Amino acid sequence: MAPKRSTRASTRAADSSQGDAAPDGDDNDEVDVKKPVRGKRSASDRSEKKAKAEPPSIPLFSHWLMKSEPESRLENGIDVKFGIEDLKALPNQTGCWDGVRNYQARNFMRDMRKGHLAFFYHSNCKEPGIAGIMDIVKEAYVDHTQFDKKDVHFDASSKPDSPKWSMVDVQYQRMLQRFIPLSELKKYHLQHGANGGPLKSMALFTRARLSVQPLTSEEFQFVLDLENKAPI
DNA sequence: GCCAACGTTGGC
DNA sequence: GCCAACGTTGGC
Repeated sequence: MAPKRSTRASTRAADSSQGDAAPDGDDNDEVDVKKPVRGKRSASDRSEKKAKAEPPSIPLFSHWLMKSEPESRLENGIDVKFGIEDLKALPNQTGCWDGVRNYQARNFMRDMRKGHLAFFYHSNCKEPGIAGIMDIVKEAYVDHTQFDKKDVHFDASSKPDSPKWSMVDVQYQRMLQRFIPLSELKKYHLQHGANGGPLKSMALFTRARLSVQPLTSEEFQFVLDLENKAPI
C-alpha cells in the first residue's frame, strides 16, 4: 500500500528531554546503513537509490522550507491539520516533523543541522504561503509513526531494524511580520526568471511538490526582506 | 472539485 | 532496466 501524504501530519509534541538529553547515540541508529539484503531488490529500494543524494561531507544548505496543512482535512478519518499556530501551542513550542514519506524530502531532513532555520509554509489551503520561521532543534532520527498501524503514515514496508523514514524536531521561532503569499513569491519568481534575481530558481516553483526543500542563503534573505516591504 | 505534474510500483 | 499505470500533491 502506498504511503499517503508526505507533508507533516500529526500534532505530537517532541520529547521534552530533547535538549541535552539527546546524545549522539540516539541519532546513530539513524545512520544510512542499509543492510545488504541478498537477492531481489524491491521497487522502493530502487526508488530510494534514485532519490539518494551523494553523501555530502559539507552540508550544502542551511536554510529550508517545510510544508504543512493549516486547515482541517480528514485522511483515513484522521485530521491532518497542523499549522504554525499548532506548533506554537505545543510544549516548548517544539514538535517533531513526522509523516514525511518522500525520499528526497527525507534526505533533505537528514541534511539539516541544529540551528538551521526553516520557513513554515502553509499548503493546501485558502491562502498558501509562508507564515513564520522555525529552528531545527534536533537532527534526523527515526520517525516512529512509520511503525504505528493506527497512524496515517504507517508504512508496512519499513522494518524496525532498518527504518526508512526520519524526522527532525523543530521549534517555533516567530511569525513573519506579514504573511507572504505564494502568489507574491510567484510574481518575484517570474520577474527574476525574466530579469535575473534571487528567486529565479526557487524550489517552491521548480520542485513544486517537494514538501521539504532547501533555500539558498540568498533566497532565504530575499524572502525575509519581504516582510518589511509592501506586498506587490 | 479538477487536474497537471511527477514520484512510485511492478510486470515484462 | 524500461515504462505504462497508478497514486499523490497541492494550486487553482
